[in-house]
Amino acid sequence: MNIRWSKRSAWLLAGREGETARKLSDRALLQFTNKSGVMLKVGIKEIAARAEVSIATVSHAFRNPGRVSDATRKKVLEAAKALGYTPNNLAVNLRTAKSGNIVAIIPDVADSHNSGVIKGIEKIAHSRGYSVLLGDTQGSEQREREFANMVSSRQADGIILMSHRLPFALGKNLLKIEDLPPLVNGSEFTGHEEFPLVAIDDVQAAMDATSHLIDYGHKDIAVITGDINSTSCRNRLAGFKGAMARAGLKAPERLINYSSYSLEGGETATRQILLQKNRPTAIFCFSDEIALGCMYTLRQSGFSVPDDISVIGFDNIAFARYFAPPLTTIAQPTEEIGAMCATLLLDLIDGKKPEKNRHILPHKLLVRESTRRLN
Amino acid sequence: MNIRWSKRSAWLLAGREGETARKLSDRALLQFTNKSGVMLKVGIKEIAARAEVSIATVSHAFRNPGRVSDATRKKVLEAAKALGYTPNNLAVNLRTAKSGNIVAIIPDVADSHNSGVIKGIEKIAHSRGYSVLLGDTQGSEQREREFANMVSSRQADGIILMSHRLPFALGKNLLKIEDLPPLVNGSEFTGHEEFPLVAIDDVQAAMDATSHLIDYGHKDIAVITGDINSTSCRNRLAGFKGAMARAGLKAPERLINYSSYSLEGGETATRQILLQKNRPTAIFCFSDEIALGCMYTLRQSGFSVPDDISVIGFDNIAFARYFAPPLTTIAQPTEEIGAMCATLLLDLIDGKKPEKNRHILPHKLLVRESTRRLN
DNA sequence: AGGTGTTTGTAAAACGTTTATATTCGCACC
DNA sequence: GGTGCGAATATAAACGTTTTACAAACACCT
Repeated sequence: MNIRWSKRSAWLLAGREGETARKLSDRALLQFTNKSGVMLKVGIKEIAARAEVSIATVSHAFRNPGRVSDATRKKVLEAAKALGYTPNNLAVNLRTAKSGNIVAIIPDVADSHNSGVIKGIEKIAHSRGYSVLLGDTQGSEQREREFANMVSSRQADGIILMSHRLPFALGKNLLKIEDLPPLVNGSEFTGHEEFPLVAIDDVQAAMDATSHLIDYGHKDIAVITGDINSTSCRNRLAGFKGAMARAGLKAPERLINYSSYSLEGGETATRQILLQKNRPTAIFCFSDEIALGCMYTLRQSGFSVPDDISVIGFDNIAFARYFAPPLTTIAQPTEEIGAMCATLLLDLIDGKKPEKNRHILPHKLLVRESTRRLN
Repeated sequence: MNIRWSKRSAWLLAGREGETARKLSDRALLQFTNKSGVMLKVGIKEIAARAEVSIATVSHAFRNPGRVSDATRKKVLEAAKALGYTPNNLAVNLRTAKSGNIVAIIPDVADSHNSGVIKGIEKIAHSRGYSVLLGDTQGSEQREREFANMVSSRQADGIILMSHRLPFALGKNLLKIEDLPPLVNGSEFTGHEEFPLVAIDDVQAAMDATSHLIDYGHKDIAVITGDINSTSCRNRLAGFKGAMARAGLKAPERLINYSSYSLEGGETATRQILLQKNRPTAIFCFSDEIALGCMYTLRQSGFSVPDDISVIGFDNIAFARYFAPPLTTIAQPTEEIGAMCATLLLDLIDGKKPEKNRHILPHKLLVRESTRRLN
């Protein structure tokens, strides 16, 4: 212990000794400098001074107990508490080259399904000490890129990508996973097998939905898709066509309505459908939001669901069972998808590579009252 | 220019000269070290070497053009591009003591109204170069605290708080705004006037909703509240009572059902209402989700909306107009609330104090088909 | 006493920037 | 041919931590 330390510590104590315990603890809660001249900023250095140890010891006491005797550890902890220390994570992050953030790149937070996924992501991330940066892209590729850049610029340690395209260019000679940022693909698939993927089996799910309608005696089945560029949508379409073919039914192009995963999408697509002369007896909507827009339009046009036309949705958003009629739909394990994405990503960041990359979670057909058996 | 620089630069170039332009630009897109022995990490230092200037000059070239001649600036930029430089924001953040993040503390991302607000926040934040950290609290006060701590630990520069309680203790002697973290209150009000507040006039809005029902001839009006601890809810309740009183109507406690802003809340509360012998002719739901749960239960129990019972909601979530029947509700400028919160917060962070703290945004009664005139 | 570990602690060098201050340079001015 | 000045650039000190390498202290054997 050299004189410098002692002096400092004395000065520091002197600056505070007049204060009551209450005041100190108030300060402890708020780490914002005030202009009163009393230096509020407390870092590892100030603690070291007060505890009369070196800053290395202070750091160890926090990060590496066991490297330090119980006695000094206690001293340090007390000093820290008295001074109301909060570590400066900016510094920690720089030093350890970890931001403690992951970025979730999604097309739209306000979408019911997406926000459920996000919720799952956030839960796991938080439980493992990470924070979630919101990357709402509104479908813009440029924004996807911008958010992905956060890992280049070290603001995030990894990416959960709910999009069908990679947010960075990939050179042919750079396909080794070590060269790539930690990324996991949620619900959508970029086509790059080297990244873990969490999704449901959209093809099978769409087949299940379609088969349900077929079982119910429907032959003329229309479809309202989401964004046709997305893999989820393409897969669902493939599943639909597959199921129709297997049943020996036609799935003519005129019954396939290309739309978007939204209420408005469902609304306008349904209008199109009703304009045609041969009306389908059932409509398979690729999302519950579409289904709601669809049922609304049907109702507006004087059709009853399911008496005149059956409607089946996809996702099982929280609202689905409250609709009038309650919506038959394919349930996705929404929150679990998010949770699993986060788990895989954080493992990846920790250097743990999953033994398999393709994680297909179970879906489930929920038959409610928007579909009816034809007689 | 001393020898050290020249040497370094020579070495660096030597290490790269064999590569094609294509390879280099691939690298430029991905900043992740590979193990091949070639040093990929490129910082300000490497640029300085290649451009044969000092690191200070490089920094100025980016951050402070004008401090540097056009010629050298160009040199630096070229070197940066060739090397595929991305600034390490961890370092920038530490040095400048800014994280570039704001944290949005909200009870639940998956709630339709909240996710709309978030979307507004994100838009503004992004346009001003900030990122949004998601603070989903599930209503837990501890989590509110944890997220608020992100500004103490410098991971966030400010807080948007959608809660009625402050996430930190406030000493009596610390009420000066300079000592407090930048925070703006959205939709809810902590009672601390020193923080900007963005909300609608919940009292007036609830009065408008109630008056609408009264205009339609309803006298027995039940209410399903949200979380009664929240200020939005208390204000709406006050507005309801006020409107009833003004009309000379009774608002007995038995008609006030304390619930939560959720589908399930609406469902169970409505069940309670139907149990009573004197049924109300109208139900004022404090959120659209409640209203949907409510209408669902009414339908289940054989009541027709609005023929038997009128229902009015609150929020005007995207779904509201698609419900069956389309929901009469109070529209909130959801996204604008978020946008204004973000604007105020970022201004605050920039040291610009708003001239007024209380920002009341306009609401609007939207009469659709879930309410009916009594004859 | 001397040797050999094992704890416990410290000094100092990072991490990659920004920025205050210093230096250099060219040029105009008397 | 100084002198002074502005512009352009460089040096070096931060920012607040973690971590490596080393030293001191102590304990435990011979």
